[in-house]
Amino acid sequence: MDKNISMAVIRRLPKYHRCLNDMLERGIHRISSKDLSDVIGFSASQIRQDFNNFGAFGQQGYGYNVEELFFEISEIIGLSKQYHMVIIGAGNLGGALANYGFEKLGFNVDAIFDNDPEKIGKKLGNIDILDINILETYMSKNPVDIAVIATPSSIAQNIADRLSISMARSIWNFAPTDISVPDEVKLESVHLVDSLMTLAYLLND
Amino acid sequence: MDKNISMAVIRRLPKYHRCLNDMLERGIHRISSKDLSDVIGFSASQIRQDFNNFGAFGQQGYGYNVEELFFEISEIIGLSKQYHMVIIGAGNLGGALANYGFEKLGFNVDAIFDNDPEKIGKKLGNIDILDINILETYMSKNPVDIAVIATPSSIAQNIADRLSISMARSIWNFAPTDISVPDEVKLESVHLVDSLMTLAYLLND
DNA sequence: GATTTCTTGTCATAATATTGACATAAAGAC
DNA sequence: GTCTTTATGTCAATATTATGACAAGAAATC
Repeated sequence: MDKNISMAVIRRLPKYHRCLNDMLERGIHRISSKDLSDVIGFSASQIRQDFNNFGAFGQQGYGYNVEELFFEISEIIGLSKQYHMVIIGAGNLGGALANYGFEKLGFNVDAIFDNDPEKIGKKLGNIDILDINILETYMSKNPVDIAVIATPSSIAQNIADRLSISMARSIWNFAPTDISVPDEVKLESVHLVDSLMTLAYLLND
Repeated sequence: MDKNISMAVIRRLPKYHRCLNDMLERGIHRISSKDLSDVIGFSASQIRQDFNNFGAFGQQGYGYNVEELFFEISEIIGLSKQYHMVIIGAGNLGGALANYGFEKLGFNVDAIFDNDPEKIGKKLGNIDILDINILETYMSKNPVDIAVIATPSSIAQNIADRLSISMARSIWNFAPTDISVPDEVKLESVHLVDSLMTLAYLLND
């Protein structure tokens, strides 16, 4: 791949996926960029341009076939593959993420790591909680596509460093701090506090 | 307020807040846009332009006073106020959000609502779980600045409608679906699946 | 206190992203 | 089968966002 698509486009892909999935469930087989625009809120022109970054999936006079388009978008995002995830931190958030149901989309949580002796050896849902001390050992034996950081801020960078050295392919960071990783490790952060602050701003303007 | 600041700027404010907070904790009292740029990753020019949307907080030849700038950014975001929150959905995610610690920033979780008789009447942390049936009654007696939707997708829109009718000022949506609300209700969604899909895309390009 | 260095606030320029326009081709109507 | 309608893919135009440049003011140096 690596067609140098802008992040603005990439971040719209999941919304297309979600919207097309809804249409499939409602039995809609055909959609024009205009009708999709009304539902999704992007302009018809933008929708056509977004899709055309990846190929010509539509047909003049007809529009797009929903099944086909959904398949293509899924492929583009990479949802035809299976991913191995581990979660670092068996607290409230780690637990919530472990049981979220991401495996339905091909993201499988293989293990959770924590440093609390009370938790190690137990399970969260049906996933084992392992000792954080064996993180490196685990990773030398098991491939990890996505490592989720759900720890306190104070140790997030240290964990990120250990994950990077152990060849995690990517990090999904939920700690409310900015971490840095080598170029070859992909990083995506979810800053809940940032989102909440944005809402606070909007409440006051 | 309502100075028509672009969302691009608004979404950077929390990161400034986070970064300045770190500096305060490390005893840094003075910062130039250049040095802040090195830490935060935005260009110095952008930083100066961002701040100047709200006033002239710096001084030529000196830079910015960290305490003062942190105070101003906090004010702009609206963090000098207290906010009343309720959470709808006492599942894993609702529980994690209830115990996240947002009250340190002035966001107080007053109640959690659920429809599960097993949960109603119990507590999550020290917050009461109330019957979703009394949502409207509760809201007629208690102001709600931010209502958090942490329910399954299937009922998210219905809950959003009830919250809107009951005059919730804003909705923080965690359900993996797009909900619509009246103009006067502010909406901020956190789509975890979108974030995860973005990471999947990055892993494959 | 004069001189040099630093750094802001702001404006001009450049880069990105979005929207509008339209030629072209397929679908649908008759 | 012809004509009208629909709707794509693409390019040009517009709008938005980010960067670069610099005059002017304050701090630091000597």
